[in-house]
Amino acid sequence: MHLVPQVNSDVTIKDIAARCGISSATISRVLNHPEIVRPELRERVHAILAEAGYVPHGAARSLASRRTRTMGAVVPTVDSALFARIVDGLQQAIHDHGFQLLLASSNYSPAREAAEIRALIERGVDAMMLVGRSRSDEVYELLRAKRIPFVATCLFEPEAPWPTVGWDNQAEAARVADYLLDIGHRRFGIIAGVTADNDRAADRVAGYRAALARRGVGLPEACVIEKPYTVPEGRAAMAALLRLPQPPTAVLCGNDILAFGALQECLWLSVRVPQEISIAGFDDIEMAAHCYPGITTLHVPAHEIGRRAATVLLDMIKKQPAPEHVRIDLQLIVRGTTAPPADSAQARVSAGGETRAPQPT
Amino acid sequence: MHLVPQVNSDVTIKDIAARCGISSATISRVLNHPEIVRPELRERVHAILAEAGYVPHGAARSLASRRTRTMGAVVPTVDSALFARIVDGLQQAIHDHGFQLLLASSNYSPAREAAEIRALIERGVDAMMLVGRSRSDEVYELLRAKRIPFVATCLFEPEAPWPTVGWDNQAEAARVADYLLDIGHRRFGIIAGVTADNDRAADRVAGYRAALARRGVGLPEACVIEKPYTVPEGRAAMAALLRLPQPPTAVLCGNDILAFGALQECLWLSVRVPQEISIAGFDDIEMAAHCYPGITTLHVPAHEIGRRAATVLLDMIKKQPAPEHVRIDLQLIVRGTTAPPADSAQARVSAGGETRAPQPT
DNA sequence: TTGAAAGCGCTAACAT
DNA sequence: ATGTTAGCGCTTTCAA
Repeated sequence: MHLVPQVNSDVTIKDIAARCGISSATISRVLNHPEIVRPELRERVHAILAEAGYVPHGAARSLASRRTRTMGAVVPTVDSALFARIVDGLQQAIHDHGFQLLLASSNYSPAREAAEIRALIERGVDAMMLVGRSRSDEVYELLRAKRIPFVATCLFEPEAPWPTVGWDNQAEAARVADYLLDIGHRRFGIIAGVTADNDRAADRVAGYRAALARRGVGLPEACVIEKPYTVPEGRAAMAALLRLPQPPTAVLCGNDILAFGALQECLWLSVRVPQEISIAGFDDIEMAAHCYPGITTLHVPAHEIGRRAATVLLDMIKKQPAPEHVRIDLQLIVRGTTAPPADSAQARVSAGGETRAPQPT
Repeated sequence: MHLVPQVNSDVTIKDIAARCGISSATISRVLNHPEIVRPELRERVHAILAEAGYVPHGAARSLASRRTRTMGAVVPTVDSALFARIVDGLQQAIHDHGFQLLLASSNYSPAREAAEIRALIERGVDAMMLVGRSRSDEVYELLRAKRIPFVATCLFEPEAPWPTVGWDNQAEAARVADYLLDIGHRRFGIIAGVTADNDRAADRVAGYRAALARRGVGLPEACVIEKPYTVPEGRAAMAALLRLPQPPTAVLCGNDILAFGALQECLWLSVRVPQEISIAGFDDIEMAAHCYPGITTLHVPAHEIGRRAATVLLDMIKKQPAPEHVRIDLQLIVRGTTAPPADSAQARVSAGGETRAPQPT
């Protein structure tokens, strides 16, 4: 028979104390401040603890100590390579400091985010990581009143009264547009994420639009399509753009998932990328480098963001310094989905009103 | 100035009681058993509660009540379309019953899984969802001793002493292999997930192998490659298979991510899929349907699995019935990455020792 | 229907 | 270095 430590369901610190013939306060010390307990006693206690299969009672612990060594995170969705990696970075970093992570998702709904934040507060998290800036004053007030340190990520807003770790979505998006303008594109399409309640998505479109406007490049409203961040939605949006009488030569996407969907639609329709149409994404998720052709995009160091957020939060838990603002640098990664537009001769042909894009099946 | 409810950081049930001029026990009743409180009093208390911005203290609550209305889940990784969706299904289902979710990930390490399970128990989860069966006796013993209801998912094992919600990975994997055998393939490659500490990955390879063996189809060991579940690893594995003197005509993958990577490598190398090589995956993540060509795979209803797991756990919390076992049916989805192998004439040519696969860049 | 009071298991002063 | 003890904020008998 396999030997397993005897675990009785409800061993408390008191039981252990009794078995050791010492007071429960010392057991608590062994658990929380081992350095102040005489080494040999400490060893003996550890042995009994292990033998008895003692598991601390978290609720009792945090009720008494008023700390939980737990952090919370509320992300729009965990089913996203970007957020999954950010959370992973956060998780690892706080883990090294003895903190646990409580994860919740809002599904891009401010109401649900508020509910989750509230739930995390009830559960007593010592700090929390949020994404973006779109939330009600009530939420900020609650956070302030309960004195919960928090950081907003995927955002860089040095004037904000709370810390931010991220970048300027509008400015960065403009860089991508500028790049495509630089290589000669003049007819653009945008496949944006859903902008309602999503400041990052809204900022990105705003950045794309601003860059085009600065160069005097027009953008018919039919060329701007807003879609949830999924592959099939990206495909559908690209299909719609290709159906236009005068399709764009370059498509700016709200993120890499939409860009990937757009690219796949082109493959399905035998529209050559980048010869006939260029596609750019945002985030540089793993797939962007490995699909064929590779997607031109902005690299967001997701893991680093999680780690930096952790640092900021740990700092805030220790002391209450002025809100830190960490600017994360993004890098433009040019891959196979972008190239200069087809020559002007060809452009003239399609300008004749005839679409050169194959019809969707 | 914007009006926001006054939230004092530490309003307790006692403060509310004082403000209402009643005892704290009644406040507790309003919160937990509203039906036994006189309606008008109840209303008055609710008003004060809201006005004061009261937020219950979770730790105190669960210390006193010995329940947390919280469930835990430990998945290998959250950065996986499959697990993300399973968790989402679980989350939604338990949410409807007033439960919160505590999520942890093990990164496919049994040691880390054990630590996370322990942490969840410390935090007092009322039940938890796990994935697969590979864990030590100690963990099962701990779960038993602490009387934590749990369910193992992505697994169907009717004889197991704890509930399972899933399917037979070995049998299902064999179905895919059988399909490829049926359409004429005889030279196979396998790109498996890492089988150490991963029963699902191991069962899938075992299933592939068994199906081939049953039909007397040989499988050189060089044709079986084990890789972590990432796109670039899938690409690398496919590159290796294509470099073999006699490459397979069909490649069975451990999941869709590996299959996708394998497919992309073929695109990069201009190896035509399915004309020159067939590829099959497992899971049917969203991308499998939308990449080009679509990936032949087994559809795993991830959301349903999460929901069924929730049902089982909620049942177990209420009563302690015999372990339920829920069999989840998978469906074989045939898409563009599979087709009968090239004709025997061509097969003979490549059997001559010359590789027809382009060399990787 | 409501109140009084005894803990839930632990930590952290304060003593010694 | 260790023991004593008073809570932490809440739920839940038990009484009224």
